[in-house]
Amino acid sequence: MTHFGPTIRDIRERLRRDDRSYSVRQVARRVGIEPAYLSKIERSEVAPPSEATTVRLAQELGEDPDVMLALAGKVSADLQAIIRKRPRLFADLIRQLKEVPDEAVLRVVREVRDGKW
Amino acid sequence: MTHFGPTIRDIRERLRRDDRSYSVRQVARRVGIEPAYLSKIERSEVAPPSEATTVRLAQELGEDPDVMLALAGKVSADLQAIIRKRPRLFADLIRQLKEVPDEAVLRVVREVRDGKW
DNA sequence: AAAAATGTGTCCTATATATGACACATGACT
DNA sequence: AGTCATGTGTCATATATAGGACACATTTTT
Repeated sequence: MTHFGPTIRDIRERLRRDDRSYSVRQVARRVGIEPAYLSKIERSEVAPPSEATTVRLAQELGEDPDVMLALAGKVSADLQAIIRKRPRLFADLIRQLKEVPDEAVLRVVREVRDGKW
Repeated sequence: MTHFGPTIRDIRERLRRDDRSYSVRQVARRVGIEPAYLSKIERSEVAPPSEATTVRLAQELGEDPDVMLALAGKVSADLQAIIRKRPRLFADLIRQLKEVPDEAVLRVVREVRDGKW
């Protein structure tokens, strides 16, 4: 969608300015994939990787996994599982919140967290 | 997951008692798939169909698409798109609501719908 | 009894997903 | 100058996804 690869490359190169170990090869090794594959991901020569790989990559780069998954065009499997347990409830809720501004949704989140139910 | 196929079969056979046109063949034709394929779906010989096919099948059988998609182990692409636009916000919200009882979530839905924000 | 409809077995295919392996040219460091 | 590390091109593969086509035996309807 919104160029997953180039974003990864930007983040990695930014980290690299302070830490030599953020080369394609070393990051790939720590994440557990082939350097050539990471290179292709960063240049969007291939589609974004699987959820598991995306999450490990996010962690390695100090980014939010849910945000990176979103960039990759995915939604975390654990969120999907929560929705699937009560599909009508969550489908309604999410569609209703589609146009609701962040602050209002945040108020809802806080209300729920503070046990107002 | 929770036997998508057999559920479809149950629903179709129930409808069939009142209406002869709910045979595998005729439903398949109306849904736009091959009868042999629907037969295999119902007996779980193959995985549940794509989102588009699942939704058409749900409509044909008068069931809620989101519920059928959930049974098929999927979450509607439009819901995923909403989540992906504000991943942190929705990820937090959904995880917070994981253990919250239906009634409490429904109250939230209503509050939002009634424009309390 | 003949015709029509039904469910399903078997075989086949096309595209997408998710990587690995290896080699090679270039650049950085010792 | 030589070693080492780097990024990437090329080729290959394994599994999953999403079905279609056709034939055949069995019911069901006329």
